[in-house]
Amino acid sequence: MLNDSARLDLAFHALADPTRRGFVARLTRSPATVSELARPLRMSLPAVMQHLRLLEASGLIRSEKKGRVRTCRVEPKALAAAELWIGEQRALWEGRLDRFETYVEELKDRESRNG
Amino acid sequence: MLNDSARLDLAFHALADPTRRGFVARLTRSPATVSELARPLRMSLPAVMQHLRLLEASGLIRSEKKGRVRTCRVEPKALAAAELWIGEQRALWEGRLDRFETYVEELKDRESRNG
DNA sequence: GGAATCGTTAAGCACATGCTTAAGTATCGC
DNA sequence: GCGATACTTAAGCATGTGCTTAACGATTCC
Repeated sequence: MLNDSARLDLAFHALADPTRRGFVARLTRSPATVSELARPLRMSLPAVMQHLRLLEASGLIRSEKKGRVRTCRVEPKALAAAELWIGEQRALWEGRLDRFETYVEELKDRESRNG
Repeated sequence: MLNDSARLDLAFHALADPTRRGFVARLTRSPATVSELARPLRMSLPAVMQHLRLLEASGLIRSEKKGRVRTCRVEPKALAAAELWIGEQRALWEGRLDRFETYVEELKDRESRNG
């Protein structure tokens, strides 16, 4: 089992590449197939596959295959975890723990409405 | 000159390592010297230096040398940029651009008070 | 059934990462 | 000045990343 730190490693690493951030950005708008994601890029399909595998391993996206088509969609929880870590640092930097707590509640609230 | 995407690459990559996140977390509390950062770790000083160099290149921290001591501190702007990107994705996922705009204003506001 | 479509696996290659040890340099305290 | 302190540089090494091409597998369409 993966601990929180290892999950953050994977999430941040996944986000550290413009192609992968592009996929996440594309998938936030709506789900898409592997070919749809690959089409605008000048990159071989296997390369796209590797990025998607990494994104899926990080928990940022999930995918499902029906027939010969694989459809991908975002999984907002991993994104929220990364945002939460950064938010925590800023809260501490700002020296306002109270504000951090309301921030966490806000995030949880959004998640429960959308996740 | 570095564009936004390249900056995000550097910032997320810097955050994708637990040692470096540890440094950022430590430095959010207060500035620290290289040795202070290295002390709790079982890692050679050159290894620590490399992490710090990367953190500084990413803009997440800055450092200054006085005499033989180098003191490091966080630079919250790069952190805010990373958080902003994630926040944007969530806003789009939630389908509420209006909410995103208030979120941006909120971030800018915090920055101007703290940066 | 055979061709086109969509995805997947495997192999390989150039380069980056994350450490190490060994050997510097620059300051500080006496 | 001289030893201790606080980095810093350089070299090297195992492993990981991000691509490629070539070949394979599984559906779908006619």
